[in-house]
Amino acid sequence: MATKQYTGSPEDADLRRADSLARAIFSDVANKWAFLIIEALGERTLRFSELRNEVEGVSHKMLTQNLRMLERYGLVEREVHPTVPPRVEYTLTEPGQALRATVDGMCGWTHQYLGHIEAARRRFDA
Amino acid sequence: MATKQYTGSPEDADLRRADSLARAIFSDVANKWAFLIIEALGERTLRFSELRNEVEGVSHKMLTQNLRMLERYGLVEREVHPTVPPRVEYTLTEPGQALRATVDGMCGWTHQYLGHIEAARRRFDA
DNA sequence: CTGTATCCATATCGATACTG
DNA sequence: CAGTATCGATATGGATACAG
Repeated sequence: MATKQYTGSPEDADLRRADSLARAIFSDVANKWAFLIIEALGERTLRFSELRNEVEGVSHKMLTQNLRMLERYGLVEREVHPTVPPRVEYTLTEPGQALRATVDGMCGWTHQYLGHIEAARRRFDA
Repeated sequence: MATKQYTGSPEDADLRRADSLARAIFSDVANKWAFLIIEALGERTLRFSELRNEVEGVSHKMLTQNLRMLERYGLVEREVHPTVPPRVEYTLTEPGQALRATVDGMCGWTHQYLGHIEAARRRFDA
């Protein structure tokens, strides 16, 4: 994410574009709902309603909003079964699976350092 | 982050507490500013003003807010040099460094899949 | 069931002013 | 220089209603 000084040179234009896109992706994807959705989809394909149950506390709106965003970036694939009632399934794509690996890392980190963190928090709050 | 059904049994109380703390940490830390700050501090210790320059686009307020949060969880250490003008340095702790590894992973992921993502986004927007 | 749109309360954020 | 406090503008998110 090194986003520092550019010269005015024309060949920097591409770098600047790539950087700004990278930053946009980073800003959109680095939020808790997206992460929790990716984590849930890591196990298996899920329907909309299943996701609502799996991702504890997510609202209808946040779920659709984040699913659209993830779909837009090609991180999840949306498959509509034209039945009635409709059935829509969400699956992680390969880039999505790759991202999931890093989210998994963060989940592991959270549990590994839970003790440290809880202690630090108590110390700080005192 | 598996946060599913609990029985009413008393021994589940600890699990529930741990889970809710883990979720709180996750919710607080999984935001772009925290990530970008951690990323910047990964290289070396930085002062407040240096961080403002390194973390492009962060406001005074967001920077202090996130630094406090990271300090509270024991992810960064704040060292005040009682000089005048004051000099405050921020350093990643060991848990912070560990988290940085996963954030690095996400940065790497972003750049690796930039092409895929940009293509997907264009397809979606059309 | 899935998805969009709307309303409305609250949270977020940037700008600014001010203190040690 | 570092940090807090305040104030508006804006975004976020939940609840609800409705459509395919």
